[in-house]
Amino acid sequence: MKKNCDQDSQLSKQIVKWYLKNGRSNLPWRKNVTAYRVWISEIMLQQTQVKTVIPFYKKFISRYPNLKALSSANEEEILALWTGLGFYRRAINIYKAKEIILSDFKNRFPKSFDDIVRLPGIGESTAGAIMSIAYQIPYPILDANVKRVISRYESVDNDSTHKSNKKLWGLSNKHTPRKNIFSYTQGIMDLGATICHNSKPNCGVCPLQDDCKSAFKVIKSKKETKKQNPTKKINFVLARSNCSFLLFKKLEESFWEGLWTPLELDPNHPLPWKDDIETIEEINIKHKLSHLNLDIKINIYEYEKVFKLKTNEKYKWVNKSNIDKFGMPKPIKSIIEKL
DNA sequence: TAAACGTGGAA
DNA sequence: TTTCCAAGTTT
Repeated sequence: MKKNCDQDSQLSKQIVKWYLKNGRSNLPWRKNVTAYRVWISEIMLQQTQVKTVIPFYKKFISRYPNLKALSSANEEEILALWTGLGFYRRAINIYKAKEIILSDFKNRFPKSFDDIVRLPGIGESTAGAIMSIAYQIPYPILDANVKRVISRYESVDNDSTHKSNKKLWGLSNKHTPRKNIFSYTQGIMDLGATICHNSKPNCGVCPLQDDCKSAFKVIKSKKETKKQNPTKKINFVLARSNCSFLLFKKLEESFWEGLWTPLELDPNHPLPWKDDIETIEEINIKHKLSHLNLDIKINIYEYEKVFKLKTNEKYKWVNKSNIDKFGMPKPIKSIIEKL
């Protein structure tokens, strides 16, 4: 994916110039740039807005400032830092990748695109971003910002089809400059995020306005089929004793896999532990995932003392003061914090 | 290859 | 309120 034209494109030059003056240079991952820090930020930023990522990034880097610090982490610790950020497979893939970096690369972040793109959780675009930003070796990227900026600039479809993505990869490659790759890569994303918005782009202040083929006319994406997500009813039972809560690690599920939640149990099914119930409280919440609408009911049972279970499932009594040490879905953590 | 994968910001 | 969708990758 290296460019082969003789000169950097006009678009790239305009973006570099704009970035140096108007870029968001105070983002935490743009300081002390290392491959490790770029990697963590790029993973967190996948399908996630900058504003959401910042506190998670700071917390993660503060706990694991470099590869050496991360190398001794276990999966649970990484998941715990991911709680609330979503797409938890990303955290598991960070764990897997650091194990590979330790075993295959002597705990040094790999330098070549081919090695980087083979790491779990890193695809074409993230690998390109790491090469361009951390090592300043030109590679194209294709995130939502680049797609939007380039599709408008060139007036081509941006409808998430295979055909359109392929076309956009080609154009991204064409516009990726040989000079100033750091500023270009950051700049095109900043431009997409701060000026070339999805709705109501601020074309009047855009550095590309003279050449942009879609200036002042927003290309609508054509997604006709907007089928609704199915709703799934979930019944949880949550045993509690003072400040300890009985949680189970979810396995082989279509959502929240690897996270700690109360036990999922059919409404008419008896409790799999002693049912000399002290008190009951029922909590109902609705929660949207990317592909499901969850209708959650949690029945809470209060016990004098914690007890052991006869079960093959992985469970723990987690004290409220320790919930930060476990990977948990946002709504479950919120409920326990309020109890 | 289309669907799976979380959460919250913004209009 | 609802709907869209964001620094994508994996299977």
